[in-house]
Amino acid sequence: MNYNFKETEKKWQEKWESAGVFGAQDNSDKPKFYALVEFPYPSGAGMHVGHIKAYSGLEVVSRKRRLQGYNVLFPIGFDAYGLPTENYAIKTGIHPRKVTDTNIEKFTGQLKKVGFSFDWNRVIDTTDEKYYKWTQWIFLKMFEKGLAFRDKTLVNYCPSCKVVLSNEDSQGGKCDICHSEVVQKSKDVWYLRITEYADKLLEGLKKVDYLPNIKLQQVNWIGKSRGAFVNFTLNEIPEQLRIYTTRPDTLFGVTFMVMAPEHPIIDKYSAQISNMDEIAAYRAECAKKTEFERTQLVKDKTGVKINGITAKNPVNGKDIPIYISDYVMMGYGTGAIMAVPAHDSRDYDFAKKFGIDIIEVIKGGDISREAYTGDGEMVNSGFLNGLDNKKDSIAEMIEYLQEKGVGEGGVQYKMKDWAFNRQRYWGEPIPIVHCPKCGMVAVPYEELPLKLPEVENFEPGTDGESPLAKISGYVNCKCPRCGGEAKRETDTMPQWAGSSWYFLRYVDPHNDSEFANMEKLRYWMPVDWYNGGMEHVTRHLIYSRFWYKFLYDLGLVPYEEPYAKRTAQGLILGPDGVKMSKSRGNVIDPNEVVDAYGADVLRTYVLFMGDYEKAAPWSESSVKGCKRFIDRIWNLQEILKDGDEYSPELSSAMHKTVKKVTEDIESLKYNTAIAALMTLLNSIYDKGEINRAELKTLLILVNPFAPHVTEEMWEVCSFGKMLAAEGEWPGYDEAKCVDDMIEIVVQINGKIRAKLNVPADIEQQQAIELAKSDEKIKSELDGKNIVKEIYVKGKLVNIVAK
RNA sequence: GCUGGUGUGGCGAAAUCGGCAGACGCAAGGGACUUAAAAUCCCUCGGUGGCAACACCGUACCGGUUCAAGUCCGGUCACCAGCACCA
Repeated sequence: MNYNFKETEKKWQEKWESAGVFGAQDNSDKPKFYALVEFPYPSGAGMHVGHIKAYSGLEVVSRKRRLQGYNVLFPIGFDAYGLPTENYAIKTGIHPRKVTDTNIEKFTGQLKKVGFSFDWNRVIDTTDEKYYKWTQWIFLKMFEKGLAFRDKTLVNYCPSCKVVLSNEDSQGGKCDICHSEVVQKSKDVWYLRITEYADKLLEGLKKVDYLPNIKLQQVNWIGKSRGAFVNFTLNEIPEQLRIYTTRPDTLFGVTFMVMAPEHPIIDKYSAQISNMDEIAAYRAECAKKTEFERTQLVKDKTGVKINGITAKNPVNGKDIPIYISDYVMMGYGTGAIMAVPAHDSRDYDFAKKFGIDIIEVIKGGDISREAYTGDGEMVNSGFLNGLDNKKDSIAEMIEYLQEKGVGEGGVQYKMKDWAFNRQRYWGEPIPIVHCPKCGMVAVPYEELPLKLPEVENFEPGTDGESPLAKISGYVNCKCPRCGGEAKRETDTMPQWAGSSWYFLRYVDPHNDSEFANMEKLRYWMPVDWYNGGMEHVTRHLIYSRFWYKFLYDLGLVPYEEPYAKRTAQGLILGPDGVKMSKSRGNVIDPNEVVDAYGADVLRTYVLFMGDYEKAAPWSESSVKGCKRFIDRIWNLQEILKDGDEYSPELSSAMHKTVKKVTEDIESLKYNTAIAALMTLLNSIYDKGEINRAELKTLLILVNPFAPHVTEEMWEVCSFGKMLAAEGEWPGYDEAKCVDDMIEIVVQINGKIRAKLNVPADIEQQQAIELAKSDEKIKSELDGKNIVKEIYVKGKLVNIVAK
């Protein structure tokens, strides 16, 4: 009997949709389950098999939970603002709105073809004015609270895209989008003060269930360090040089200081410095380097000594020289450091090159060869001598600094404030008006959404200005406060904006008066399980937690953390074992797989191919193995017999499989869940028949993976009208998971010498007796002394003999 | 460089607590069915030796703990990911 997957899959996709079985209910007595997957960017290329894998995980969990009686919210949407669409529009002249609509339609069709059980009534599009109205609204709340601000700084600028990039978007000194060299440029930019939430973001991690490496990456990203601020008196000028250090214990070992080349003290006291020419030349050299180059030259340190200004070490009164060098960054700490060459490898390199003293203050290393960064006993350190550097001397030193009024304990973060604007068209307009009299004024809430104007030409201005700046009808406006002539902000928000709160909108997607109703938020939040890519566990995950925590502080969302649990799937590599890419030509189109084998096969394969969290290469022939699995399920009809209880021969296999599948689905072990189903299927075919009770259970267990074929069989075999609506996830009996007879291994000195079939409930004494009476064992033990006998219940007997 | 992770057949991989290494699938080889092919079904499938029963070896490498190690401990190497002059 041939299984016509094309017809069947289409039939059930339509039936599910018209029956509305996957819609989440806002009012329900059932327990709720909110499963979230990262919504896709609807690119012109269409869906990638990676998307299928990313969604299939929680798809299976969602379908299972529904059959277990949960009220499940499993939504999908589109993160549709962004550069690829805009660049495409520039190239083709087709409006980004149109491009986006076409792509969303394409994605929707593809997602439906795979049979995902999304709630299609809650679809979100971040470029929809009904959605971005609330993105702007939240931005204005941040502006109101001083968390959105404008500042002039050096920014990463991509000359090709003509756009300012965040550090995250320009990693490695290359533009994330076009991969050209990023240069430094001074510009007024918008920031979100995410650093204010650094501690809360760190603290919150203690309360959530994220994979350990995800937590760790967030901790590293935030980069909190504890240390001390110390003010060094400058001998020649009425100013102090403030530094930050994590190693106040080494203060006696300071032999020089280093300032970032841009440090303001240099300009303020340039008259005092005798070698300003040399310094200016060095600064010019540094300015030419991109931030990337500056952070690349690890070995060879460069710098210039400042002639005319020296510092005094507050703990021992010694005079110490000051240098400028680009290994010190203006953007971290205070832009100046105390250098302890004996115990810091960078300072060590610098001291070696410039012939500066190296004084050991912690015992344990050989400072004639390299810096010693380990711990040990303090030496050459006055009142700290003899102390353990880590245990006591840090606290001791901070206390001393505070007593003398020359410093105090403090913390620093690596995370910087979030550069929150782009000079591009296809993004949410920033709802701010610049008024010559009133300064920056928020667009009134009732005027939201501030709509993106229609334009003809999406090219950014050559000077890095937004395309919006060219539209006088948009730019020129009245100040909302004084009514005078004013100009609109023309930058738009970065792509990260819309995705920072979308999970809240799913809860109440059609609300026109608030971003989401509190009652509904109370019911649905937090997200019970969020799955997505490893590449988003720092930026997106931190940004969205920040927005959520901000809303929490305003009393607009109910709980402290948005995501109770977060997991990440591994990449699908090309058949050649490397990352799929268009240029490599190793991209697998999910559509083609669905057309050739069916959606059930695709879904099963992406979960069966290996450990869900690890990368694995695509294998066409393994896909065929999954096709066989689906066909073998379908063909069970041919050996179907009556029976409303599990048959004795299959009973324990049934119970075992239910247990295994039930547990594995909850712990990302989809591959072993499917393997268990295959094993059961093999047992059934070995027996040569299956009864109705067994088939019913099997169909429900397979349904989350392969919903179409199981629905069709449910109907054909007259179990009912629709499995998704009527099926009840089977239970299992722990006691029935064991067989009556089991095989145990008999070892002598740890080597297997025999296998025995014994009753499952055999006791230790009996098992050992039985083992010793085995012919083979008897002869092996002949002439030896038994030293020890070990019995592991249900597993083995080990006899130690000499 | 730092941090984290991973190393198991020809391939993707399994293996709660230390307790039969290689489940499940793919590929390969042999056979059945067929005019033939596809599909399907049956058998073999880590290595070495042996006609065989069987024996020995085997989870990156070296060493240790243990009756027993893929699993625990110490060291080495390789690969992957993230961070990267963060003071």
